[in-house]
Amino acid sequence: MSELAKIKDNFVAQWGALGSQWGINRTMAMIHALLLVSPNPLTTDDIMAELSVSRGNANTNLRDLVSWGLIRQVILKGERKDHYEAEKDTWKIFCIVARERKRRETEPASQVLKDCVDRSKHLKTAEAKELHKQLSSLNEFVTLANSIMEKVASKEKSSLLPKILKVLS
Amino acid sequence: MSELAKIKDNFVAQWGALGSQWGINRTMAMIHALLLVSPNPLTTDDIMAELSVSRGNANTNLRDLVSWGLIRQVILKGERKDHYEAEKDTWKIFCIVARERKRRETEPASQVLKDCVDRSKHLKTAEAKELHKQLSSLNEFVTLANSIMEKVASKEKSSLLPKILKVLS
DNA sequence: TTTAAGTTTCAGAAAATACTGAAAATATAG
DNA sequence: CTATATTTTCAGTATTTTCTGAAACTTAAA
Repeated sequence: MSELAKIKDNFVAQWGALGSQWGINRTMAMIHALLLVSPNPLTTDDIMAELSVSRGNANTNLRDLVSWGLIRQVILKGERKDHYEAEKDTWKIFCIVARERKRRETEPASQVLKDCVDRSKHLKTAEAKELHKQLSSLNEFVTLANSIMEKVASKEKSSLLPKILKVLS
Repeated sequence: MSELAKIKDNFVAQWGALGSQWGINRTMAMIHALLLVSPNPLTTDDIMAELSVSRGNANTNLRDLVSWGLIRQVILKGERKDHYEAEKDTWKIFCIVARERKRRETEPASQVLKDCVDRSKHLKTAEAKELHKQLSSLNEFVTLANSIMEKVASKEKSSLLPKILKVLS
């Protein structure tokens, strides 16, 4: 096995392990890594062979990755099988992940907080007011963070991060 | 059960469910939520009773929350049992979570990328150069994002977010 | 059509993760 | 020191998540 192939394999394996920490499953992370470092689009069978996973597993995770927007199907002329390639633009990858996290993590959290804030709004006891204040503060923050992420992730390109770094100094 | 108690219970249950999405376990999320809305510190037994979980489970998750810095032990005079209270300052909570995520998610990712970048540095083939470029770009981005988070989370208070929002508009 | 290639689904198996309960360890009071 | 209260640990169990493999389904060539 060439040095290059070794490095790729290592990357794919390690990225898969990281996926777990992140809360996305190992296979999905590995497929994403594999396509990220593949110079050409791969078929389901390529992926099954490369990662030693079943067809069902490969298929499910490919569809999930497509639905995230992290990879896309490509049609190669004269080929029956579907091929897949990864989005390779770092900034776009970031935007996709940021949006997905917002959708799956912070928006539901904000919704829960908002519900509780509304339900405690009319209560008069000191303890209830305390609760209301606490949850309002959390929600206000989450909402603000959400809107920042949304704006950041809607930019076409990140000329932005260096500017933010400047505001911070 | 009072309306207030219902709201709290609902918050605790929903926050626990959200925890799963987030990759932190249900019990840990529920204990954190419970302490966040509790006006006074609680003992392990209080928590076991309130959430119907075992002593082992409560103990383990309390220790984890303490190690994150999201809750702390407090000593009440004349009491033998340990009591726990949550950090209630929203900005501090955010800083803790941001640091922990950086430590557990982005730093390991950056390390993996850096390794692969280094190992592919000396290779000469076109494909190897492509790999090197791709992974370098990812790592550069992750590193920048990391340093932004570090700076944001090291501020004493968030007078910051509104400023960032301004840069974005 | 019919036939074969390719894709999707899903029930059951395997693996990973979280939880319980009780024993061991530690701390405090008397 | 002894007795008792409290905390911690951990082996075994339960639950959740992920994966496999084969059958059902879809598509397109012949």
